[in-house]
Amino acid sequence: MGTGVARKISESTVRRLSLYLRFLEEFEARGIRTLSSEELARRGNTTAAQVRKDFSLFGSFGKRGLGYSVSELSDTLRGLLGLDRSWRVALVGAGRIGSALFAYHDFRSRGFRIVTVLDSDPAKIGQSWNDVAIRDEADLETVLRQEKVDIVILAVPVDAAQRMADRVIRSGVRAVLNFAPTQLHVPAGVALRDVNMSMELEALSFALVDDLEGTG
Amino acid sequence: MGTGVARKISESTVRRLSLYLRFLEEFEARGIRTLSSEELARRGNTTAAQVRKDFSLFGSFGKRGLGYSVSELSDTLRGLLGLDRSWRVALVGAGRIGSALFAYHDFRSRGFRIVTVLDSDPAKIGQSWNDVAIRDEADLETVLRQEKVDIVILAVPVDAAQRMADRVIRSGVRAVLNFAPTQLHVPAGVALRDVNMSMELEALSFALVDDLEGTG
DNA sequence: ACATGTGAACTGCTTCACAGCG
DNA sequence: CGCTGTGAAGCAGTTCACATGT
Repeated sequence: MGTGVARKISESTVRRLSLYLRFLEEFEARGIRTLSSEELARRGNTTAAQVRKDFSLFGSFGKRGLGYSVSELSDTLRGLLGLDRSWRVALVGAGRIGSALFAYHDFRSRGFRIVTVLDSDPAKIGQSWNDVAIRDEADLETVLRQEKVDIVILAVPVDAAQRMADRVIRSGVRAVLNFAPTQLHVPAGVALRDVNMSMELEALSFALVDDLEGTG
Repeated sequence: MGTGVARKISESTVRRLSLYLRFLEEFEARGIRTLSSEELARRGNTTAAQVRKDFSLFGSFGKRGLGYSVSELSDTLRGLLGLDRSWRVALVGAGRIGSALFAYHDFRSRGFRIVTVLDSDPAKIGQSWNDVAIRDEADLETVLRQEKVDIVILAVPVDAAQRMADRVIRSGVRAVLNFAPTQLHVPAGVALRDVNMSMELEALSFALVDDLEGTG
């Protein structure tokens, strides 16, 4: 199923590519036209070698003795990350988190368009957010196909999350961003990312106690 | 500064500990009293060896031939993660994301108490959410000290994020959860975690285009 | 002269395989 | 006998160091 040339790119590399692109946009806004791996590394708390190695997985984008053209490299990264097109996103779950995500401007500005919202609450179904009508979660499969959805954002309660994920995937969607604090099971070939805010807090908690241990 | 016995525990291990704890709570709710590393591994899409290795970094919590006591292991993990106490959290930024986080029940139920909210918008300052008054961001340093804040959640716009982080850290807070889509610089000894929702979407975008490449 | 691109060395995480213990 | 706990092996990601190209 479409494995392409499939160099295996690590999660950390992809995360860094996203970061590099953000940094480049910052530098571009400041009028800087050329950049070395060293400067990018400093901005991202990493090493120049790491930066060059990350790029080298995809090609040669710099000029020896000179560095990288900010605008060219931005374009290249946008291409690699698939940000040179617009993605059709469905938001499943119109609760507090869902509504914050719907309004989140950073999504739209990076090409992620929330084209439909679904919820199971009869009080919400039929309402509109901006011009997007809230549809009945019961019609999930139909709506996802009608709207040609590429990516689903799951912002439903924990106990509904796996069930919803299963339906989403059965509808043919191959990318899911999950906000429910649980580990979902998805078949191979489906891209899944979790945003688990409680787990991030727990990691901070761990760091704090670990640190405290030696003090006293 | 308080490095304790300081076995270096990897980020991935800490993430998995959080997950294990959640799974244990699920199993406990289903009345299951004993569990093998194999069963935990299956729930978490990992291997039994990984599970045992993770625990072995902290001690021996199982019984050979038998497995782990669900309740004992839960308690142990809560202790390791620092979830056997309550943490005082400040929310900086009372926008849409901030308000969703304030209402997020999973935080409270895991011992993270948002004891104060700060914002710079005069229209918001003075309002109350539940019983928590929204304070003026200008008084950040005072408020964080008065309220004995352990952890700060930063939910401010990108361009304010680094400046706020600096002030937070100067106030003595040693743990920051950042929601602004940027890479913050913090001194050693300060624990920082990022929740970068756009970057997660970009990772999905990358996966989709990478997948598409071979098809056609 | 200077900064990239990259094989080689290294570090650290994961998996294996089995000895040890209940 | 079964499942844990753990050294040893294997693998992946990072860093080093330098040849390469401008």
